[in-house]
Order: sequence, then C-alpha cells, then structure tokens
Amino acid sequence: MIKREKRIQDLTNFIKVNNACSISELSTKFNVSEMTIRRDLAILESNGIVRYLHGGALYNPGLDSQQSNNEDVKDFSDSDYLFNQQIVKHRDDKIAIARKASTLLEPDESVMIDSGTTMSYLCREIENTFSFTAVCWSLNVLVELSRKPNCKLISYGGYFHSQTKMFENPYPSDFMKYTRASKVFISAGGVHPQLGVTCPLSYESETKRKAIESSKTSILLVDASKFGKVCPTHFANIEDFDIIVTNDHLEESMKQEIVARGVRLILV
Amino acid sequence: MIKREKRIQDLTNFIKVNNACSISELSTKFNVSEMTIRRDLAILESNGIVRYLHGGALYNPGLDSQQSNNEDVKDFSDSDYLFNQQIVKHRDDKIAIARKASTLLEPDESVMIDSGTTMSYLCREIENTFSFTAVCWSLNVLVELSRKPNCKLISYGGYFHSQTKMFENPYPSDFMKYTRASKVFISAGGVHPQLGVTCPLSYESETKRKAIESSKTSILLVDASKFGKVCPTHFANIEDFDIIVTNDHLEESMKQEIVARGVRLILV
DNA sequence: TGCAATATGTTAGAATTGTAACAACTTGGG
DNA sequence: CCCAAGTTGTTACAATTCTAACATATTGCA
Repeated sequence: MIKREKRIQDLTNFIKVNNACSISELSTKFNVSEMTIRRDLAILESNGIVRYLHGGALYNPGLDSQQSNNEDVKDFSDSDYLFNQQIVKHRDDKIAIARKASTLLEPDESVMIDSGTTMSYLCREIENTFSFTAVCWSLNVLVELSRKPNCKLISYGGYFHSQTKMFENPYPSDFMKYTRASKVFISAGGVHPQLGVTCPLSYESETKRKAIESSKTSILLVDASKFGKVCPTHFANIEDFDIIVTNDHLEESMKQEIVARGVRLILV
Repeated sequence: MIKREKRIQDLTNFIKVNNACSISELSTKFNVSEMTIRRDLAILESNGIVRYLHGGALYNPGLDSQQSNNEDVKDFSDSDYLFNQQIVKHRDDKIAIARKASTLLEPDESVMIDSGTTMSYLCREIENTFSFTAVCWSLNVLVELSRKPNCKLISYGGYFHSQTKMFENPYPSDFMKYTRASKVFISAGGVHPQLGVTCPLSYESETKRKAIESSKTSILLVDASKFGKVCPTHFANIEDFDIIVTNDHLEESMKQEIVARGVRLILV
C-alpha cells in the first residue's frame, strides 16, 4: 500500500520532470515489472494526471499540484488520494461545470481566468480557434491558452508558487490595476452563506478580489462539495458574483439562499 | 516538396495543440501513410521540435516558434528551413554554448534569463535539483524552470507575444524596476563592433536593457553566426557585457576587438 | 520533355508493447 | 498467527509499431 503510494508519487514527479517517458524506462527506473507500471499509469490516467500513448506516458500539464482554490488539498495529501473515487467524481463534476461555463464566453470579449484545475478544464473546453482576449495569473491557464492561435493573452507576473502554479505580484502598483475585462471566472475553496467565499492561501485573495473588481460580470465556478466549507482566506461574498456555476448536488436551502441574494445559479 | 513543407508545418501545429499524438492518428488525420508520418517526425525530431515515443510524438515545449532574438527568423521562414543543415548546426552550437554557460551558475544565486532557444537550452542544462533563483520573461524559460523543484522563480508578466513566447510589460512602473540579480544571461540577433548588440523586435529591447542594468554580471550567449549581423533594435554595446559565450568560429579580428574592450570571451 | 532527385506507399518480417489470467507475494486487521 | 484483500510478477498470446528494402509517384531542373 505505502510502497505503491510512494512509487506513484515518484512516478508522477519523474514524468513531470521529463515531460514523457516510456514504459520500459519507467520499469527499469523503478525496478518493477512493466505490468506494474502500466497499472500505475492507468490510475494516473484515470485521474487525469498523465496521458497515455502506446509505449509511454505523457505529463498532462496543468492538472496536478493544484493544491489551491479548493479543499481538495486534503484529498490530495491523503495517502490514498489516488484511489479515492471522490476525486474522480469531483473531476467529472469540474469538467461538466467548466464545459457549461465555456458556453458563457462570447467571441472577441475580454475575460479574466483564475487559477485551479477547474480553470484548466475551462481552457480546454474553449474551441482551439475561438477568438478572445484572456487575462490570467497561473501557469496552467497560460500554457493551455498559449496553444490557441486566436487567443490574445495577458498574464500577471510575480513570484511563482510552484504548488499552485500561480503568480503572486507583490507590487500593488502593477498594471493589474489598469486591466479590465467583461467577465471573470473565479474558483474557490469554500462557499458559506455567512462566512463568504474563501480560498486556502492568502496570496491568492488579493488577485481574486482585484479581478472581481475589474470585471463587469463575475462568475464563480465551484463544484457542489465546496458549499458549506470554509477556507482560511475570505476574498468575496456570495452576492459579489453575478453567476454561480455548480453541479446539482446542492441542498434546496442553499439554492434558495443564492437566488435570494440576486445571483443567477446555473446547475449542471 | 511544397506539399511536405505544408504538411510538416500543419503537423507541428497539430502536435503542439494536442501536446502529443500517435502515429496512426496523424496518419489518418493527414491522409498519408504511417511511413510518411514517421519520416516527417524524424525530421521534426532531428530539429528538436518534437520528441518521439514508441507509437507517437510529443511536442517539445519551448523549442519552436522562437522567431526572436536571432536572425534565424530568416531561416525559419525559409521554405526549406527544416532541411537546412545549418539550422541543426546552429542548434548544436547553441546547445554547446548553453552547456558552457550553465557552468557559470553558482548555487543559490539569483539570475535573470532572457528569451530564445539558447535560453531554453540553458535551462535544460541546469541540473534538475540545482538550487537558485531565476527571473524570466518568456514562457519557455518559465515552463522549463517550473519543473525544477529547487528553483525559485519570478516572472514578469504582460502582453504575451506568441511568436516569441515572451511577455511585454507596457507599464514601466512595474516591479521589474525593483528586481536585481547577480548574473543575467542575454541572447541577441546581431553583434556588431560599431552598431552594437541588436535584436529583431522592439518590444524585447527594453526588458533586455533593464535586465542588464539590474545585474552585477552580464553574460551574452550568441552563436558565432550572429557576429557581424545587425537587427533593427539596439539594446546594448559589446562592452556592456562582462562575458560573451560563443562558439569558436570567430574571425581573429573580432576576437581581438572583443577582448580589447575588456570583455571576457569564452569559446566552446 | 525527360532525367535525376526526392517523396511516398507497400510489403513482410522483426521488435516492441498490450492484455488477460493466474500464481506468488505483502499487508493489515481480527 | 492467519486470512482476506490488495499488490506484484509471470506467462503466453494478441495487437501494434518499427525497420528496411523495394516499387511507384511526384517534383525540379536542364
């Protein structure tokens, strides 16, 4: 049990560093049979961490180490995180949410995109040739969008946090201040009626706040498991959002609460 | 001839967008035999644009579309650029230069790293576990370095130029102003005794200038073909550099000129 | 146009990789 | 300590991919 955990962790890192690796290499590298490597990779693939090609595996950039923006932090540090079906469920939910949110995008508009796995999925859902302008502050979003030929891209820089793949800009005088967008897509770690919308790390909050301020329409993308949860850092209240996109696992009272505050609720 | 050109171009884009692709997919996608695809990919691999895995190819991030910083612009827009052995030669030279330059790095120091293929190679030459702080402004360097666990990273943000994968920050008040490093590694498109050190695009010059100003030791990395060339935008003079690393194809007079100006010349 | 060079397709056999089933080994409670 | 569940290795066979050589088609240029 513990041995496999360790190997899978190392495997992930190794593939990440090398971008890709063949089964046979991995097999000799980790001193296990190819069959075992295949089984490990099957797990990693079902969790979206690597892509599988005949003969080897390929790192799926932007979909791991997303320890921010959500309470999956716990799940991901759990020793059995990879075997937990919950994770995959959240993943499917997130993909569905992202797909729905992507339909809100209009051609040639300017949008801001937060960091986090859900946002990576959102980027993937956008047609490769779709024409729009994006403002971002995370490497995942950056990498995803930099592939799209008709996407004009602006990224905030700053200190790079490798766990979250996010930039923290310590200079508030930065051009962040002058940037505007018609929509902003935000992720969160917790949504609570009284305690507000929260995230796990203090350095993200300022960027999120500023992004919401600078956009005409604010859209929150969270899977239903985030409702009722609270993370250490508050960055907005429910009513600060114009739209919340989530999956249909919400208690009726929460739905009513959201709608009562004038927020449009989109369920998938 | 022209058909192959086109296909290879499309192939590159397709693999880039998809990050990776199997031979069979590519074969059906482009309506040619798998054998042809293999031959195409062999060319792309020998130019460092993709990596080959049993059964498919994988986009090699950071090593194409580098149409800045060097006069390879011409080569790269040439219809037969991929078949031009010169390119591969430059590539080998650049890798050798990058390798040499990487030995100048000292543990735990702060360095700035410019954009361009040579810089990508430089990043690759740095040990994965090497401990240092880097400041950068190009996606290639960012992606390369973000994989290294002991690299503290700072990136400038701004408008993203997809041809050069570089950020242009239109706000000079940015925190770029307050950033310092002990060494800076710079690339260039042309080095001329009278006309100075130049690059093809005006938006890069300001960042290069600022980087040189903000660093204790400035190091220029250029392959020998750049000497005597001139690009539109001037950003420094030869004597502004403390060290020039290049390959040993320089005319004797140029070598003497460089040394006479008090610049340390390192040849590989 | 016709020839030489290049590009592409085809084939068959070699090499590699994948699958499935079962055996052997570990591990963690009871 | 033993058992059940989970993990790993092995085997044989299926499927896929690779290589090389040759045949055919296309292209560039004299």
